[in-house]
Amino acid sequence: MIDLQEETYTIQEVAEKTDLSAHTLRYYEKIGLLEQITRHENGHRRYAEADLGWIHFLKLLRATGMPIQQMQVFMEFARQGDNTIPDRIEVLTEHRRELAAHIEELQAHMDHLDRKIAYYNGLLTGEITDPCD
Amino acid sequence: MIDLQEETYTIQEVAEKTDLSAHTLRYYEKIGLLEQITRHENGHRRYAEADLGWIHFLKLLRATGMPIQQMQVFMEFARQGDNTIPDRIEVLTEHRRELAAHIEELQAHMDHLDRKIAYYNGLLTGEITDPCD
DNA sequence: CCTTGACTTAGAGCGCGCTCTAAGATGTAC
DNA sequence: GTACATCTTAGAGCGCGCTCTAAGTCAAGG
Repeated sequence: MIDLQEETYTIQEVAEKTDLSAHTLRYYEKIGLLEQITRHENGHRRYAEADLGWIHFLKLLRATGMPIQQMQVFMEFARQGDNTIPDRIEVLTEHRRELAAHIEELQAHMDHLDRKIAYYNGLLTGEITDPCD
Repeated sequence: MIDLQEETYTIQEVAEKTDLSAHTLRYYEKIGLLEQITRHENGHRRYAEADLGWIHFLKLLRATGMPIQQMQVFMEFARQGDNTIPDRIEVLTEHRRELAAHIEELQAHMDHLDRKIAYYNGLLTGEITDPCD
């Protein structure tokens, strides 16, 4: 006989594990980023390991700047089953493209910022530096 | 006799040149990101080249994710004159540090995202791939 | 004159992503 | 049995960075 009873977690435990607030976890569920979390007899949420996996994935998407609307699209695909895998790849790939572009933009801006800092340092040391505007 | 009358621009011209809305230009002035722009006799703003320079600088700071509060601190230093240059360098240098950290974070997240995409592609082709959670 | 249009102001409103409140149910400890 | 903690819900509120509205001034053109 195997133990079919997988370990589950309360909302507070998940909050601590994921660094999201319990508020945010309920919010994500309400707006459809997580499907209905199974409930204990008393009505309290009991998160399974698989739920934690999805939550970490959602955190990744957020951390890379994906808007919640787009995440909702993705998770709707996920709920529709395996034949939406190409659609999901499409969403992620497009997002990856935008992320790469964003990073490049930031790097260019950082170069610009560096030139600004060099200019200000030049003012201090009396060197003649390009104001680079 | 030299022409002391530098060219100036209306708010709409500046909006077009900078890709900020006229609304935003007034807003930036109101919250102290731009000091009082000189006015034409009729009360209309007339932006000078120097103002454009500051606006481009503000755009750089925003584009690198500096919060407006911090920009206000910087511009307050700028108004106080040349002996605040070390303070300004400090603000910019700290911001640069955070920006560099942010870019590194994004890159790490992008690697993670790439592994996720590879995993989904593996599901399609039937290869066994690490779900990487 | 009167309309049109570009500007002015103070202040309200908005979209995003949470974040918090209020009121109530349940479970455990004393 | 009652205090306390932990959860539940629906829905209000918030901080950020704009964005827009309303009411008014002014100048040029027909």
